[in-house]
Amino acid sequence: MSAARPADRSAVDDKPVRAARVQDPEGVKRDILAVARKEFSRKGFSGARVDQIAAATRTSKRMIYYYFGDKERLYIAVLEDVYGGIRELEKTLELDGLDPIQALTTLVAFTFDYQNANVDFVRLIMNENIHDAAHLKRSRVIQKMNAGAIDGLARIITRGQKAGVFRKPLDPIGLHMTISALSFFNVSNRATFSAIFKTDMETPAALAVRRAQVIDTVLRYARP
Amino acid sequence: MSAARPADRSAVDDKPVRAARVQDPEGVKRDILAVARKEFSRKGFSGARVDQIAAATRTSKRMIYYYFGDKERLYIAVLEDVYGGIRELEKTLELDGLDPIQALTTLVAFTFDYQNANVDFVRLIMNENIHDAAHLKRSRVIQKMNAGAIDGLARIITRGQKAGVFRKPLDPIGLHMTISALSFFNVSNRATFSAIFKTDMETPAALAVRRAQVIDTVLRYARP
DNA sequence: TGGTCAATGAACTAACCAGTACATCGGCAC
DNA sequence: GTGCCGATGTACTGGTTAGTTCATTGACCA
Repeated sequence: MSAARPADRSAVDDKPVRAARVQDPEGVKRDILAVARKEFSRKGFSGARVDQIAAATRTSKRMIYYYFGDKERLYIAVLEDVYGGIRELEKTLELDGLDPIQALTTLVAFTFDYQNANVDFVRLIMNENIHDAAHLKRSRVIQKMNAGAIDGLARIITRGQKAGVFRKPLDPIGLHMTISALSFFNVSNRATFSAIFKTDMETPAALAVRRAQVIDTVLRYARP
Repeated sequence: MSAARPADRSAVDDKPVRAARVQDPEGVKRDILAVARKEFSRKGFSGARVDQIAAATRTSKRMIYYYFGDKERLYIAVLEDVYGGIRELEKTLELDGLDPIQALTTLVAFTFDYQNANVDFVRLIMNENIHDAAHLKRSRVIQKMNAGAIDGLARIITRGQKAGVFRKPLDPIGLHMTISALSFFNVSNRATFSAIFKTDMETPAALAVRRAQVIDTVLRYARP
């Protein structure tokens, strides 16, 4: 164990090998962020324990404070990281190339699937809402990312109205809210809902059914 | 100040005056419950502080432990108290007397209004979901109350289908989920949503618009 | 080859917070 | 009026937890 010397990397090739991560600050940060995301999304801000995050990391508590300052700033970093994910993906959908009905269907399906596949994301937002979005309000980054989502939807609506397949007054924000609500709730309230109604909402079958219902609901609302 | 003696109540009428609350255990319990509800719904289970609840009470921390045992049992008591409210009210709607469309409209409107008027209720459920419904699962009371809600909706659906105003396969649980999701989200995600989209979702005008949208969404989904 | 600085480890601390010990008070039954 | 018991106040404690102190390591550059 004690034989492996760290600095033997640039013995032969001393150019692009790029520090063979004997030390790897970026990696450490990403590691902390990933672990913190889990802990915060499972327990909420107050419920999460810095010591537990540290323990699940390949580094130490000392490093968390070194890179992120304090618990709250770590939490905000997690939040920004997570919000970045969905909007980034959303851009790859190329909705402007599809006909309006197809575009809307794709967007709803994507939102539903994404939220479902990213429970952490959903839970962090729930937690944020319990704290009146106190942290999110402070992050310009996040607000910018999300506001863009409305523009895409608005373009779909306009095209659909011109083609006569969508009703005439159709508020993009309202529609976005409906799409979000139906996708979000399916994940956010899964625990209480299935505890009460004894239905397993996580099986592929149940998800497929619900997904179809959600798409149908949105399309019926958008049509003339 | 020190002149007011407590026991001067039954001087004249010693029958039904009902202990002039020199000591009032039930009142104290209700007081604690009300304060705890606020604290838990604002901060979540872990974020809430027993000391703060005690301070906002007209009694002391000692009494909280005397009546409720510990923080968790106090939390469960709050949860049961709050869940009781909505189902109790729902019963007063007399939906079976209305024609199916009217009945469904009324139910959706009621749900939307109730959730909107009871932010505490919504937040407690969010918190419960963050903890995987750990507490709710333990409460038979709550599960019973809610399961009943589906029956009412199922009756409306059946009547509507017979009258030909609702589509033929129409899953009550799915429809209930849609109604809940749209009503719930409007309150639960208000903070993050309005932070991002800069819309105030709490003005009477905004609420009225959204309320109409939600009713419309549900009805369009239910119709053939 | 020694100086410098980012990166890191281990142990510590001060505050906080759920829960308790102990003593007391006051209404009610007899 | 005395004894009992539910109800209550005050002050404390033991464990937990965010954040810190101090010392060290190793890479890189001059």
